Amino acid sequence: MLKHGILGLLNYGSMTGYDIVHIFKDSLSYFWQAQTSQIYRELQTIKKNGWATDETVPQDGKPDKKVFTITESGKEELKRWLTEDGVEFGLKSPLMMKTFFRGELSIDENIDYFEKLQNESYAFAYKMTSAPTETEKYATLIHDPMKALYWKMTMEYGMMYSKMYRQWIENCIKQLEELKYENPDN
Amino acid sequence: MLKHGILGLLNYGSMTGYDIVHIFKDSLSYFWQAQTSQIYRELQTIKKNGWATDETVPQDGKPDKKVFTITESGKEELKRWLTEDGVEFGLKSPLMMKTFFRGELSIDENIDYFEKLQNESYAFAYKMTSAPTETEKYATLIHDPMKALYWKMTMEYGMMYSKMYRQWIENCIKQLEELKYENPDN
DNA sequence: TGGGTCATGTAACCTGTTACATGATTAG
DNA sequence: CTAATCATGTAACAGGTTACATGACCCA
Repeated sequence: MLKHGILGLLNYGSMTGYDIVHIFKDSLSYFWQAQTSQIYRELQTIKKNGWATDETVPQDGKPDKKVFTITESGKEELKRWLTEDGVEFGLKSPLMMKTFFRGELSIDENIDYFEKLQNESYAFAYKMTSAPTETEKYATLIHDPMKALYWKMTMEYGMMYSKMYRQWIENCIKQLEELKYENPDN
Repeated sequence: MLKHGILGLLNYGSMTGYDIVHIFKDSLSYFWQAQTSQIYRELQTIKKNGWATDETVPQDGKPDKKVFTITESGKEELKRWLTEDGVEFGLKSPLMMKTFFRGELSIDENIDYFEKLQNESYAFAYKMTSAPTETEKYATLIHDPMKALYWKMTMEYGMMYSKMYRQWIENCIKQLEELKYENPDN
């Protein structure tokens, strides 16, 4: 999956691992986190698969850089991935995993927990509001307005998600507070 | 994470790997998929860490079974995990990854894609509606109403999520259809 | 002189996926 | 007779995380 995300970025234009790390952080990281080391490793695999070539470019005052360029076979692979079926609805939510077993703890501990989540979600929502600026930042990279539309869609998803998430938390806190009122000795 | 999910189930009562596989499918699988082979492997690790002990119980007419029982140290580990901080808001959505790069394909191909997602989401929503029955099925296991509350919360999350998801898809289709109307030659 | 940016990774480990393997009993 | 249920896994591989490593230049 990450391999294909990187391939998709390379398809916008040739770039270095370092560039990818940064663009990733400004765009894909809203729904996919990847470590720098992993990106560099995947680039090796992409090269090995013949999906991109690399060229070392010397610079002055800065370290050499390795510019990756997508190949025809890489473009085909990108298209294959986009059109393959078996759409993945499956998710892994560490958050729900923890919530599921929270009955082991007291009501008060859980109210605290949900309030902490709430604060985190505000931080995320704030980060999200700055995201449209990012699209402008990469306007030279993504000149095609059609491509920017899908970027926008993923951002809309992020915003809808964070709104729903905050509603869910509020609802959980409400339920816990009612329970506490009915049953103050817990 | 999976290790702790299994540990949480063992905390409800002693059970076999086979039992865990089934309970998992009826509950945690809504937000965490795990392979049978992985569950058996994690059980070995749990045992190695001293979080559970196992006992082989012969049966007649059926193969022997290996019953796992959580230890004190396992209970402590469960609590440690529940109370550790660094709440994980981070997600990995293969779906968004693909959506992000969909600009490579035509509008019609993308409308088809979103319609396919819509159908899948109906299937998920339907599966969700049958979930409350599952809670009753495991009523003997989770006798504490407080524990059932958190199960319910994760299900509410699932339902809220699937609703939000369908709204997002509808919105995407709407945008694509408008674009198609304005620009019929694409 | 200390921190940030530029630029590259390696090594070890942990987690998740896919494919395969076995074999008895029971219900239709 | 055939498929499902009960019950256990192993082996190989793919993907993700954590910790560590290097080094020059620039700005305050």
